[in-house]
Amino acid sequence: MSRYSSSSTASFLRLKKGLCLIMGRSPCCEKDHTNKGAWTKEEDDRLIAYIRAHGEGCWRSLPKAAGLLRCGKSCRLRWINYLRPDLKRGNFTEEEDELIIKLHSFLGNKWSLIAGRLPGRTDNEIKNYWNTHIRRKLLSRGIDPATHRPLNEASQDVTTLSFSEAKEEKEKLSNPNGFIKKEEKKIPVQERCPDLNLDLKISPPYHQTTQPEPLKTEGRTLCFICSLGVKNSKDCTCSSSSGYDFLGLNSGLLDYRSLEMK
DNA sequence: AAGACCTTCAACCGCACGCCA
DNA sequence: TTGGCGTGCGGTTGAAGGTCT
Repeated sequence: MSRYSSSSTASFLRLKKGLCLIMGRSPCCEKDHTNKGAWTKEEDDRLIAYIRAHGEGCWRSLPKAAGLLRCGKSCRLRWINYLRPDLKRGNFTEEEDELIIKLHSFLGNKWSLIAGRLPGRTDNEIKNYWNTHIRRKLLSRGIDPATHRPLNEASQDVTTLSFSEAKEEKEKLSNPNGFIKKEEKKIPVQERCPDLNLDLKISPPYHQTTQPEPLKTEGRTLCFICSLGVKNSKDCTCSSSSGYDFLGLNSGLLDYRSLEMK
């Protein structure tokens, strides 16, 4: 993980964590006495039965109460991502694909917010789907999945520094027919100058030039930006200036799950 | 047929954050 | 105001199954 902006912050957090442990903060679970890995049918059944009887919540005490040798977090994740009855199983539709792309272009990797807009889908599911399908789909369209800008445009006015991509670049450059070996096998690769990649991107904020269709709610027109809860955005195309409706809380556009779960 | 390689996705890990005493 | 606790979130891992050579 690379959330720290500096090593001093990291050491501070390590110190804080150490102090927490010294001062008696209990770990999230007793790792010695918990199962890990794939869930069995019996464990699933126990979890479902317990939640049906007692409802969600208090995940920390749930495993013991339900007779499960699992950590509370693990139970929560299993329920939310797999066992909940309102989950939509099966492939993503083309409409869902496009919605995810639009939402990601405004929200970035806020998977839970994106999931809140897709009934029956979980943040984990969307995150996985993004990494396995949509990223590739955007690349095949010549769009950078991180910035949602055309790849060639991004290479012109974005200073990109990345070690991971440098390896890919090396493969591309060593491939004489212009095709990448694995994921984008049949996708022609544009020749780019081998730059120094350090995964650090410096670029002006991107503003989508073509606005998505406005959302209509109870006689009022909400633009896509406002429906996402972005306040006073210059990209706002709402007919009313009081269109601020964070995640559709006022308009009722928000998927009920996000109210129930969060 | 078999091993290497690739893809998918469930599950884990660690940090952030809000609540409450 | 402070610190513990519970929960949520996003990044990462690894097992399993599929595909390629």
